[in-house]
Amino acid sequence: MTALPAIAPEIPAIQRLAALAPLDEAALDLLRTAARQQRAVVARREILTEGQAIGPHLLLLSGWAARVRVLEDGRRQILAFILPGDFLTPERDIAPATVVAVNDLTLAPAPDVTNIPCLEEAYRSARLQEECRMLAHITRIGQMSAQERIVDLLLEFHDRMAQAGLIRRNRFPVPLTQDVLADAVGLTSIHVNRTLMSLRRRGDLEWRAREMTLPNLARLRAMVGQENTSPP
Amino acid sequence: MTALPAIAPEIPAIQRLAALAPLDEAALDLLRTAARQQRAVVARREILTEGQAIGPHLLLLSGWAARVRVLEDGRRQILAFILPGDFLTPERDIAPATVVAVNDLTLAPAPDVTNIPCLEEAYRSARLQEECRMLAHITRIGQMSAQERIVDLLLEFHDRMAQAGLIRRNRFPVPLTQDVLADAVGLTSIHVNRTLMSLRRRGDLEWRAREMTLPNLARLRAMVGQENTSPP
DNA sequence: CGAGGTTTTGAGGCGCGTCAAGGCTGGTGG
DNA sequence: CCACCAGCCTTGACGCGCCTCAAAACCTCG
Repeated sequence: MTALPAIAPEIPAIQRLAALAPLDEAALDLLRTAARQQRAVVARREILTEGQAIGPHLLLLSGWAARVRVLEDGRRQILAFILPGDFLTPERDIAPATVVAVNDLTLAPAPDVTNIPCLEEAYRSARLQEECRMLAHITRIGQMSAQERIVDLLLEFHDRMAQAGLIRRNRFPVPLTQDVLADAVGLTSIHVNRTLMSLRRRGDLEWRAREMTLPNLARLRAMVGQENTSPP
Repeated sequence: MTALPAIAPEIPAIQRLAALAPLDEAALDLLRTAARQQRAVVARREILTEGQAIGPHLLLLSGWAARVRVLEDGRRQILAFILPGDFLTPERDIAPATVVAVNDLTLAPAPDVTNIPCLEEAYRSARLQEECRMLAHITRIGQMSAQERIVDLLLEFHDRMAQAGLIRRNRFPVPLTQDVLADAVGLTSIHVNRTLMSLRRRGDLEWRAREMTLPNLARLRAMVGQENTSPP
């Protein structure tokens, strides 16, 4: 539990970056200024296209996006979810995957880090976390059962939303359809639905109107081998 | 087809890096000097351990290694294979996954890139390729059937070995057991075996004594939607 | 209040996992 | 040089988890 600033509650994306590295006022000002230049994108809009050149770096302020690859026959794999405080753009010239808006979202230009060491550290830390999540995702899809995959991913959502300060009275936004969730964990949406219903019936999950509650975090963590893990 | 140097055939790891960015003599000399300081590691030895600090950066000269995560109950996921010319160590302080030697291998210290732009470019390119392969791996495990997963991964091996100049008369080393292959693609070794036997019986695969031949590359590529793709 | 997308549920089938048992191969020691 | 052994490969029988197809109920927003 970190105390929130008393007067101006921080923008979630900024709060998340501040959780990665202590940010001084100069860095915070840069971020707040960038946030004022925000741009809106509607749900399902393609933001980056695989194989195309990447422009200036973008930071996700609100809403969710997803990194996606689509096979020729229409099968679709979601490689990663992008949440507030994450970068939309990878560190390269050509996009290795498409990025689409999951719901309506807002973007800001990522402030340049030159001469702002603490901001550079936050960026670096964000990139490292992202890579770590990809490893977790491979393990999830490769080794876990349907129920484990889903619980493990929902726990990741919970911990990431906590980092951005987006959990209120144990509830947090999860603006996904079951279809999208299915393409992330490599299952059909039908089987995802059955698994979710089973979790609901045993009281481990509430999820309505794009808001989620996990009433028994400890039990869910135990189900996926995160015995006494607290959010990193 | 690039012509090989007439006199001194290049070390595979160096040839692979040279394929990523044109290397000048200074860079090649640094690499050859590093290669002379090589260190041997026996099969199955753990080279890096998840959660532990990382020392100087290491380059794989010969043999194969694997990035691995192990769950509490013993399930094991291979996150990536490391082949000659790849880095063993990620760009971070703490190892996000364990690295083990798949077979006997040799390592060299990775030369420092400061003031060697072409070497820096090769390193950067290697890192980007590695990330791209992780995305491919997620898609493979998440969306493909057993046969597609295996064929897709074998094609990756083929193309990577080609880059290092390690294909002789259509044969190249694949020093894996079916067990290891199974943990990479998220199947049981029994089902991997059945799938391999089926590929063999229809003449699409030869694999004996840790050496592999793919007699009909075009057909295999078509099976996984790489219609007219040549190795990048 | 209608329409399209999403969720939910059922019935049936298949792909891959599990359990079990031999066969093969390469390395080791006598 | 051969016998042995451990690890690896191969195959069969059977079961389960997840997929497919189908249809109805439920939202949500125009």
